[in-house]
Amino acid sequence: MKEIRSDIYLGDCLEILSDFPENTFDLIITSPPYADSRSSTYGGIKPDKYVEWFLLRSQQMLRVLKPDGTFVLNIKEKAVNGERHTYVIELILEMRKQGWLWTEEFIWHKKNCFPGKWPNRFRDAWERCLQFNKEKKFNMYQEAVMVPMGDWAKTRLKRLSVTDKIRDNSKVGSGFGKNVSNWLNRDKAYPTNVLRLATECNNRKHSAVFPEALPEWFIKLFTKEYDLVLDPFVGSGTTCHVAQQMRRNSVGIDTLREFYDLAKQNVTQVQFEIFEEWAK
Amino acid sequence: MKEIRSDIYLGDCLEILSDFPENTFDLIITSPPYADSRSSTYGGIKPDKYVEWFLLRSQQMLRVLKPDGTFVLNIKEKAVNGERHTYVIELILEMRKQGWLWTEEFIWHKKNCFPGKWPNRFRDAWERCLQFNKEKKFNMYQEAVMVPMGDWAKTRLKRLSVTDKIRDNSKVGSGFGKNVSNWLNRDKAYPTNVLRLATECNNRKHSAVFPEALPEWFIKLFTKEYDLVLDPFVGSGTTCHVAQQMRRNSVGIDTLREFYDLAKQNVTQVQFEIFEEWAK
DNA sequence: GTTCCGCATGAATCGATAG
DNA sequence: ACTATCGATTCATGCGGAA
Repeated sequence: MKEIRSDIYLGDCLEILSDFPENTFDLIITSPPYADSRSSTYGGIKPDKYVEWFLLRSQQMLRVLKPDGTFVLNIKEKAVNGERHTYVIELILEMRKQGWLWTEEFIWHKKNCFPGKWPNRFRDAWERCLQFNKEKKFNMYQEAVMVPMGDWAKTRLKRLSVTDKIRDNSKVGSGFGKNVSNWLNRDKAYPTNVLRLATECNNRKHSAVFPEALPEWFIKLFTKEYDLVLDPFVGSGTTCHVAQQMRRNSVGIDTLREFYDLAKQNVTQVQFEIFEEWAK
Repeated sequence: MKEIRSDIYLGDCLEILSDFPENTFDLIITSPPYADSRSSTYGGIKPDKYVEWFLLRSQQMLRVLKPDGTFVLNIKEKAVNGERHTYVIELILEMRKQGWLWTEEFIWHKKNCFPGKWPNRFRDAWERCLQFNKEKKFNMYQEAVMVPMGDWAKTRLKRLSVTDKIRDNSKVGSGFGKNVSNWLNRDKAYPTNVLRLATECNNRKHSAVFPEALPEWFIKLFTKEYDLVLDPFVGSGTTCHVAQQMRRNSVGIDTLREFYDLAKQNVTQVQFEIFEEWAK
């Protein structure tokens, strides 16, 4: 039986990551401190300084990510002075200059967004999950995150429509049998780039929102078992906790001692012991 | 009794708008031809030329928009060479330099997005609805888009299929969709900045780029009756059609004669019917 | 008059092939 | 090398006709 390692570091990821060799991680997923938010804990990075601050760290992430790995950045700009601040979209442009490929932007549609009312805007119910890659070819395990299919298959598959026959006849070779047969026993469809976290809705018994659902979905999608996941702003350790449950090795970094302690608490004792061995 | 006017112009909005005085419109809402899409009809603008092309026109829009008016831009970047193209986020930055305030970004979550499967990405199920303003203070009628509770909700709920009830996990948030079950115990709810709508792809006569519910929602939110709405890329006339039904005056512009004819047809007819009904 | 079901069709994207 | 065209893939929706 293989070991699952979960390693929590205390410190700035800028420095911690410099000790890691290049091409180490299969997935980097993180929700960094947003500009000027959590200022009481992180000391607050001013929105205007955010891009500069982040680029130093994304440089290291680019180095330690495997060529076929993926970086998922969960982030949302805050409203400053009545406007949405531009540091996030500036960051995308700068990261591309740094060498990242901006492959996709997923939307996390938040189930329970913060309540409130403002004269000039509504509640903010979504966040960006920006997907960056080093190369055009990267590991993606789409089948791992398939969702239940809609009604159409049940009716459509009873009898092929004319359209289906025509479209299928246009294919080269063996007629329409091949593709339709793919549908015959399929009850699942591929998801979209909007995360409703609908996969959890299959279990209607649990209506509670799991904050772990976000890293869980991306870990499923971009890694396989025993791969190595990094969260450079791990906070209370959610990413490592989820990674461990999914049998992925993980590294979590945070600058705050209280988060460091909390994260180590949240990982199992076994993990901790493994970490001790590894530290030697 | 007031008159509702809907004027359709044939031509490039860059030139047509130059004949309008400044501070004319209460709301500009449009879905311009996306880069390289609909090239067969619009000729297509190359992604790399898109920002430059659009800025000339947004300059005019800035001029003709009232100081307390709003500009809603429905747009989405396409995938080019395995990456999301950056012309949209570049456009945001450039429009701010032009004098626009980037107030908010709404998400249109498309329930029925285009099917397909690719090795490196999922189906694209969302588009941006970027809100720009000239001034920090602008007209916003939040109560107009609150979701009322009434018989309509009950009948709507009754018509839901079992599958819909199970699968549709949409929030109260959007104010759209079928999640009326959440409304049962409340009178009204404020929406969020995520709109969950289906595209209307099956209308043979005119394939509108966005469903009527989209401009309808923003027209409700940012204008009152008898205000003046502009759509500089009006296409088949959806915006003017909706505006008219909601008793807003409107101006629609498009470069294509077939759209011009189609829009005049749609708008005129509705205008007449509305008038007759209203006259009673 | 409901409900059900067949049906066409989308702001799509990628990879291969052709010019 | 670089662009243009084409085939393959895939799923939710509402209309219209049928039950």
